[in-house]
Amino acid sequence: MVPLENANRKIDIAELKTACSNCSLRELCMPMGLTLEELEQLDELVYTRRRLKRGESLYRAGDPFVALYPIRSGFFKTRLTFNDGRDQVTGFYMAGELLGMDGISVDTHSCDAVALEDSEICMIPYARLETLSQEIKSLQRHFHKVMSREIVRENGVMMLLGTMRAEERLAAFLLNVSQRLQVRGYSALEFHLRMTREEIGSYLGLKLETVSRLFSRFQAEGLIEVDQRYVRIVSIEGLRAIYAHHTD
Amino acid sequence: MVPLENANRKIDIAELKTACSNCSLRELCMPMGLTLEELEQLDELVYTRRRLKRGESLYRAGDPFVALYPIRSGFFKTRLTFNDGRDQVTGFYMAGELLGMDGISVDTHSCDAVALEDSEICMIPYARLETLSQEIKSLQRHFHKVMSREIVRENGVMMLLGTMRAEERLAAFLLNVSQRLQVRGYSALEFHLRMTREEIGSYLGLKLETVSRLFSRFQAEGLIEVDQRYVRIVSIEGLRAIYAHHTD
DNA sequence: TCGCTGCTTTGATCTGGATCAAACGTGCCG
DNA sequence: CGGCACGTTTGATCCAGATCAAAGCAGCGA
Repeated sequence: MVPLENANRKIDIAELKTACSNCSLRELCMPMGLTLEELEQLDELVYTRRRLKRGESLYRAGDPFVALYPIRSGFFKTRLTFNDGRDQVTGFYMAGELLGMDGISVDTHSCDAVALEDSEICMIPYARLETLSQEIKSLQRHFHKVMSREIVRENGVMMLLGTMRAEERLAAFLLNVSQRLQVRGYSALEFHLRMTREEIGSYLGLKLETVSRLFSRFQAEGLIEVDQRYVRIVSIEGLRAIYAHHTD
Repeated sequence: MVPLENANRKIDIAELKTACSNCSLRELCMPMGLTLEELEQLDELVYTRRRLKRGESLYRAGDPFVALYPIRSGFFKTRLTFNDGRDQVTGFYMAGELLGMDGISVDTHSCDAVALEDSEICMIPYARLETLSQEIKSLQRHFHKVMSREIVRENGVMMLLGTMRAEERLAAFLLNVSQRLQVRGYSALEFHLRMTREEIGSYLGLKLETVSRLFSRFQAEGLIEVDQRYVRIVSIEGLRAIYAHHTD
């Protein structure tokens, strides 16, 4: 570990007792509608936090699976690397979302999770989640919903990669980012992308040049304004039209 | 319901009491390592079976989610339909695999599940699965693994759709089918495909003509023998080479 | 301040797979 | 048995997006 990180971890230790019961993200990453008593039990569940610098991996393919990681702040990508070096970004994850569910199936992570900006995650030891969700039914239910949501999300990506055209993919991507930021209380219409053109392209099954050209074209058509990674959506209806009405 | 179907359902009713404890698929679709006592509890869980004719839907996007469906025999596809009619096959499922997990997230199914041949499924009411898996830890654990496996599978499909070439996709598909049949005790090297070229194409993000051409080419290259939907793998190493070694 | 280094934009050209088109099974139903 | 409905194969052509190439630009460390 680099010195700077150790410094950060000191702060962490000071905050170690900070708990789910007063975490502003609790509704996003873990169950809602718990009794106060249950919430206190939940606090026991999450006993560690960890900060990651941009570029650091939270886990890598092959790592033993021990825990799930709700993101407290920051931004991540997950990535699958093929034997010949080609890789595929399989998802982008923001605060309140849950990382690590790929590891449950065979007790080993099957992809990498990489921080795209300085981030902070909580750590939920899986064994304890299992135990606790046997006691708290709503925790179990919520966890199932989170896993199912991930399955549904991936279904959507398959649709995107399998049947949509390049411009539809980028429109879908921008609308998705916009919607998720809005849920978190940020502006739905202007934001700073955390990922490179190449990472967007990998996620969307396109080359970085194509992504760049599409950004330029969307701008020329008055749909968005782009300046590097800063994006302002000028016509959200326009994007929706491209995404949904692609039968022209 | 058509008359023929009613006839089938009569047989169903006669078999209603057939239980997990003596189902040959139990290790595949539901937890292993249960005590005898637990197995009996499991029997209570699955109280209905249903037969479907080829072409029938087990559930459709928008249907309320009530149960999960382990496949007892037969073959299914899941399909996502876009508003403009385009659709994407999101998965093929065979005996022992579990359908319906997409419904958990918002209590509504998000895709269609369609039988590709006459099939039979069990029905596990989700509410009872929840209750029972609070009592039987290994059931809970197994269920989590099944959901996670689905996430990992979809990750693989994203890789396939996002970064692989047409011939690599088809090789990957054939190897996957082969491997899954082998696990079930069927021949890994010759089998009858249950889906059309168009359905394969949809799953792989290709057009049916491309799939057909690839079958012909693989045959010409001595990798497989094809006769309509019958496939015999002549050189599994050859397929693996295409799948994995695509850096020629 | 300069000069890397890593990211992005834009242009020119190429190509894998889509699209269009036609013929050929195969099997089911009347 | 004939004919219609599907699915499949194969050929000819096209085009969206990839690839190749070269500049431009922002941030950072010396």
